[in-house]
Amino acid sequence: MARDPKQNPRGGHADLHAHAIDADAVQGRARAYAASKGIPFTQMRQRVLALLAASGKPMAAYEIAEKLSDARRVQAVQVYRALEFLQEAGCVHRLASQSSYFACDHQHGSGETVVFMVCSQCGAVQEAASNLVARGLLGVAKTSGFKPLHPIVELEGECASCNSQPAR
Amino acid sequence: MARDPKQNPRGGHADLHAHAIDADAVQGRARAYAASKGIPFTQMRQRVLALLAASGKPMAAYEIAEKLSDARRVQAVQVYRALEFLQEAGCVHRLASQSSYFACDHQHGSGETVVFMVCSQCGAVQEAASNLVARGLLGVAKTSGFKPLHPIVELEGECASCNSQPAR
DNA sequence: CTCCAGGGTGTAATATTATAACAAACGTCC
DNA sequence: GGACGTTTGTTATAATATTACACCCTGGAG
Repeated sequence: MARDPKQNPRGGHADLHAHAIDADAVQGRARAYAASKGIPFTQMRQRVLALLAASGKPMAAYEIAEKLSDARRVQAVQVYRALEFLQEAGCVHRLASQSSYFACDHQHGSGETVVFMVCSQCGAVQEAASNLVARGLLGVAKTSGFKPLHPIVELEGECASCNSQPAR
Repeated sequence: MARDPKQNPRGGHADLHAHAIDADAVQGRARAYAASKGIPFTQMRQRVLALLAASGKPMAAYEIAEKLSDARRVQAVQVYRALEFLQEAGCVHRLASQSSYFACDHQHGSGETVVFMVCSQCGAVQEAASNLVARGLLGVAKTSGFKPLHPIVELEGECASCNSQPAR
């Protein structure tokens, strides 16, 4: 498990705890989605997904564009286009609290609500599905006569690793 | 209950269902917060809060700046400063999913999590506190060894009014 | 095979959201 | 009144996101 000391652009300390996603699995899901829609899983889409999966942390769109730039400069708009596809495919989510994007481990079921736990120290994101949260949301919606479509549940806080080895 | 046909800038249809907030109550809370901190509840802060309370809907910062501009142009940065104060005071919240701001009805307790229900048709926001959601969040956090600090729970969907009189 | 239609790509421009920096005005405590 | 801390007004700039358009593939119809 490589410990890479590069700086975290979002203000936390370092790139500790970043756990890379299973790139093959997530790419497989993207490919399956593309096939099911009859649209191509193009190189740009692959590159963005691969980068996010390898990073294991949320990245800003412009940051992705920069990392993907080599001889040819990748423009942000190209990244946004790829992200749009990847979000539809369910392989990438947008963190509303930070306007950043990250690759997602698992298929989400429909009876549960996914909670994104964002560590304000190291920037890592963990996902967890909660039945209780889902029921709570349905409850308040029902009470208000509100028809729920898309929940956004993000929890800012401190992850286990940062909590146990504080201040570094 | 006035039905004002002006256009909703966020893509929904019209300004139906907007329920203005009790401006006096919320202003009282802001004033109390200011007093408790020994800082002034200045005119700019009042104006931003009054506008948001009257609107009863989320507004973008630049939209606020525009509405408050008369002879003198109000710059966005001034609005952001006021919003910062108002958020600290708990009178205004930021909708992460839309990067917009709205005045909030009630004091929030600490054992509950507040859910913002955002209607994708008319743009109105309702708040509701949920004990179940709070417990669900604590649950997933505990399981992951995550120390929760600040939850963001937004539910996009269709409000009761839009649901009952669809398509207009 | 050729042509056409639908997407995807590359590029430039622009819109939208948010913050930084700084001098001048204000208020309050002494 | 003077000193300090905050707020204000203003300009500039950073960061995030979308629009527009010409070009290029690729795959199917004819």
